[in-house]
Amino acid sequence: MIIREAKINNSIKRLDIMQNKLSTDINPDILKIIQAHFSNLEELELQEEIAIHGQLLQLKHGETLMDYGGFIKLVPLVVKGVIKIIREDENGNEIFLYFIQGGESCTMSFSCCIQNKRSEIRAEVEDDAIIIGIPVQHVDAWMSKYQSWKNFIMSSYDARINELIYAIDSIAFSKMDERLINYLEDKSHALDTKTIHTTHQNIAHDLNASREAVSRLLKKLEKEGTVKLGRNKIELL
DNA sequence: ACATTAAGTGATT
DNA sequence: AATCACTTAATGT
Repeated sequence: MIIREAKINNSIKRLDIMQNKLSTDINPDILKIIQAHFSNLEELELQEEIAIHGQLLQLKHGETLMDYGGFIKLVPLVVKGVIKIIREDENGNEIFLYFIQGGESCTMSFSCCIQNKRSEIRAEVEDDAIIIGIPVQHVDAWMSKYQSWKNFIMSSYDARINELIYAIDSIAFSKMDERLINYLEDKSHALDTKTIHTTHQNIAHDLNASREAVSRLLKKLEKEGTVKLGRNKIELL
């Protein structure tokens, strides 16, 4: 598989500054990927359009895909890997919102690009990822042209809104324990492993909580037998 | 062996 | 649940 490497400035790749590809050829790699990972996108014509206009991008852990205030020129379809979506306040307090993984797309980017608004969130690569970037003008145009594209976007909204509602009430009712469990399960599922390699400090940062609180809750979970703890390591049982 | 970083604990607010 | 102060444990040099 041929993967086009985009230029990297200080290891940051931003969708709002990437250039569109000037080509009318169908990229056979993209076509295969779409058929294998995005089977919901049924119309062959749509698949071919994605293969013509999409750009295959490889992203490494820690890169920033999208940042606050940025305009978006490409909407990412995540083929492989995991993208972490984060919200941040004026003081730099970050709060983890959700992960995007293979077969999914970034819902926030739809609303941003369709209404040409600036990003309200930050997207970071959590696990090395491969994405197909769709230039925004097509995202909009395909909505009325292809039923399955519209459905894809709508169900993406639906899934995300449900997640956000859950996130809101666990934050509003300060259910730290639930948030932690949810975070661990989410991460385990996204990275497809039972063993999570991270520190209590990092988790605390994502959940906007104190390290001690996370440590204590994890300790409690260990006593209950739901996890096994190690240095830089949490095993889900 | 020593320094650094991660994690555990109790007390206080 | 946050913060502080401190201890203990693991890991790197």
